[in-house]
Amino acid sequence: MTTLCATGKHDHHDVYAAQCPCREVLDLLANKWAALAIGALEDGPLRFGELQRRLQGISPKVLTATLRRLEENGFLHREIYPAVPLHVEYSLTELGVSVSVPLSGLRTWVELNLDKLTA
Amino acid sequence: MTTLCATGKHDHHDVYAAQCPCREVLDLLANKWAALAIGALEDGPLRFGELQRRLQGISPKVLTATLRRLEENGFLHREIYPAVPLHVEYSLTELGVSVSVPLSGLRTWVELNLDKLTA
DNA sequence: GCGCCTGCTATCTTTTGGAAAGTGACCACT
DNA sequence: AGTGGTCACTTTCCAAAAGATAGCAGGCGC
Repeated sequence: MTTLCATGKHDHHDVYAAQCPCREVLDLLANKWAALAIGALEDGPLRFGELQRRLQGISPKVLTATLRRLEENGFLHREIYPAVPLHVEYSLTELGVSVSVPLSGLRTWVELNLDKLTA
Repeated sequence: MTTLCATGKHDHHDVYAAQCPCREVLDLLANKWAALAIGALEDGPLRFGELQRRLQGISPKVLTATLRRLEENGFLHREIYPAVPLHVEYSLTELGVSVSVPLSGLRTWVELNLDKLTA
């Protein structure tokens, strides 16, 4: 038998196991908008509106949901500045910076290899 | 103005541009099942049933759809062996092998860093 | 014939994605 | 005082996708 990825114990985990919690994490990260949002925040914190402008075509609802999920899982931080024109800043946590490496690998692969796609 | 990723011309592409065809490709690849399927085929061709067993929890309908989309976009090859017990083999194309590098980066990141997630 | 294998397809239900409009606080213009 | 703009969303609605379950057609062993 291969790894069953016992929940709770720090076994070595397996994304191929249905019960493994890392399946949920893969589902969260292996997503168009999550990959783009994390990439956009690589160069520093951004506000909601600026993120929406960079992730061309995202609706505010989907952006909110994406950011909330990433925040809940510890990939990014949401800071509210209650100063006169109130604004909210999103920034990568240490974990977010860490995961941005493989994600930017995927993004740049797509940009560099698009021409090789016939369909 | 930044890159508009003109369709047809071989500009440098931009995943952040809504109109860029690479957005569709990112959407295809930044997906739980696609990432797992490509990873499963890294070590050689597999048949439908074996893929279904490895991608624990996938339904045949979703597996078929995933494989079809990946085939249409040139990431994998579907070979039918009409020999007596007929079977179908799925294997990575050159492009599939190429994209499996960043995808395995993402998968292994998840497996290695799961313990750091509090939620 | 029965039950297993193969590789799917069909149906149904639930979940998600995406478009559009609204909210409410603030500011600036006229 | 009214119009319009920015900010950060929420709400509503609908269509598309995901997921669970069942079925099907052919071949094989017993």
